[in-house]
Amino acid sequence: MARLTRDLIVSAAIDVIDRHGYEQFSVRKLGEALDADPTAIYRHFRSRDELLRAMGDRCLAGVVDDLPVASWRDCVRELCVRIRAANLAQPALATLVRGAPPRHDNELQITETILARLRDAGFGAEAAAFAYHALIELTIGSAAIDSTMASETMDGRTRIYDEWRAHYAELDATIFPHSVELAASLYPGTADERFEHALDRLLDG
Amino acid sequence: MARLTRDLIVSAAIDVIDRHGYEQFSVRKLGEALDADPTAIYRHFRSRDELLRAMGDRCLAGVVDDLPVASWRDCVRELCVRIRAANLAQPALATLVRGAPPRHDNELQITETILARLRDAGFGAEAAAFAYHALIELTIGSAAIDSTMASETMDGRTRIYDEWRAHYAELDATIFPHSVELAASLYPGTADERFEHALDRLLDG
DNA sequence: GGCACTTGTCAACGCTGTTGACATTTGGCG
DNA sequence: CGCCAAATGTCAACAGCGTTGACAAGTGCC
Repeated sequence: MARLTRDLIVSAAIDVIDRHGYEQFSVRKLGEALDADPTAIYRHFRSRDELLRAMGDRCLAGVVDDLPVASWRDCVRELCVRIRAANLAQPALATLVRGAPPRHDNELQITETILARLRDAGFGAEAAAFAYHALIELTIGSAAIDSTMASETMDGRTRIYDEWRAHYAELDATIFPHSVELAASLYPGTADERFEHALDRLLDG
Repeated sequence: MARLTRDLIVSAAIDVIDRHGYEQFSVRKLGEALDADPTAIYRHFRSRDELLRAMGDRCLAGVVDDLPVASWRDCVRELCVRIRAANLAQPALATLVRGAPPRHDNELQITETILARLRDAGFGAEAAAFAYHALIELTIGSAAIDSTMASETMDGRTRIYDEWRAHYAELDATIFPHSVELAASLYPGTADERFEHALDRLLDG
C-alpha cells in the first residue's frame, strides 16, 4: 500500500492552506485533497498538531541558501527579509516552531549566519548579541502583525487597507485629531516596504 | 433582564482563560462560567472572534494613562514598554490583538498618542506613519518572542537562558563557530533590557 | 501458503461555533 | 395602569471538527 508518506501529506497540507487559507484547513479537507480517508493521516502523524509542526519545519528550509556575498548589511537585511517571508508563508505554523523546545537546524544556521556577518563587520561580542536580538524581534514582530493579511490576494489587501484608512478618517476629529489627519498616510506602501523601512532604520541605529 | 453586558462577558471570559488556559476556552464554557445559556453571548457579540478581540483590547486598558510629559522620545519609549508589558501579561490574547489593525478604543488611543508625539516632534506625515509602524512592529515582535517565557518565574527564565547558552556552546564549532564563541553573550540581561536596547537603536534611526 | 505488520476505511464519540424559532423581560408611551 | 416594540435569554438543532477503535486490505518475509 503505502500511498501516503509524511512528505506527501505535508506537501498536500501546505497546498490546501495556500489555496483555501489557514482557517479552512482541516484533517477532513486534507483527506479530500489527498483523495484518501481523512483518518489515514493518523497513520503518519500522531495528531494534527504534529502535522502542523512538520509543516512549519518545511517552511523554514532553504532560508540561508545563496545569500548575497555583498556587504554585511545587505546580507543581514536579505536574511531578515527571507525569515519574515518564511514566517508569513505559514504564520500559525511559524509560531509553533518558535515555541518548540528543541532548536531546529535551520534556526541554528540563521543565528550563526547573522552573528558571523555582524562579527565580520567589527561588532563586539555584546554588541553583536544585542543587534542579533533586535533584528530578530523586529523581523518576527513584523511577520506576526502582517500574518493576518498574508492569506489575502493583492487586491484584497489594498481593499482592506483602504477600508482601514477610511475608518480612521471617519473617527471623531476632536478625540483623534492626528489619526484623522494622518489617515491617508497610514499603512504606506506594501507591508514588505514598511518592514524594510523599519529594518533600515534599525540598521542605522 | 439585561443580566449580561459586554464588560461582564469580557471579564468572565478573561477569568476563564486565566484559570483554565486559552485552549480550554469555548463559548459553552463561558456560558457555564456566567451561569447563562452560551448562546446568550451572541446577543452582545457578533461572533467568538469579536469577543476575543474585545478581550484583547481590555488587556490594553490604561496603557496611555499618566504618560510622562517629558520629551517625545521618552514618552513614546515608555508607551512602547507598556504595550509590551500588557501583551506579556496575557500572552494568549496578545496573539489575537496583533493580528488586526487597531480599531478598538484602547488601540485607537495608543495610535493617536504615538502619532501626536511624533508630529509634535516635527515628523512629517509620511515619516510619522512609517515610524509608527516600525515602533509597533518591534514592540509587538518582542512581545511575541518573549511571550513563551512570560509564564516562567524569574529563576526559571535565567535557568532556561543558561540552558540555551550551554546548548549553543556545545554546538559543533566547525559548523557554528560564531554561535559557540558568542554563546555566553547571547540573551544578554533581561528580555526587558534587550527590548529597550533595540527600541533605543530604532529611535536612533 | 501463511503469518506479522503496516496502512487504508468506516462508523462513531464528544466537542465546537453558530443559527433560527420561541419565550421572557424591559422600557417607553398613551 | 395597559400595550406594544425592542432587547435579551432559552432551547433545539445543524454542520463541522479532531480523534479513536474495530475491521479490512494490502505488503513483505519465512
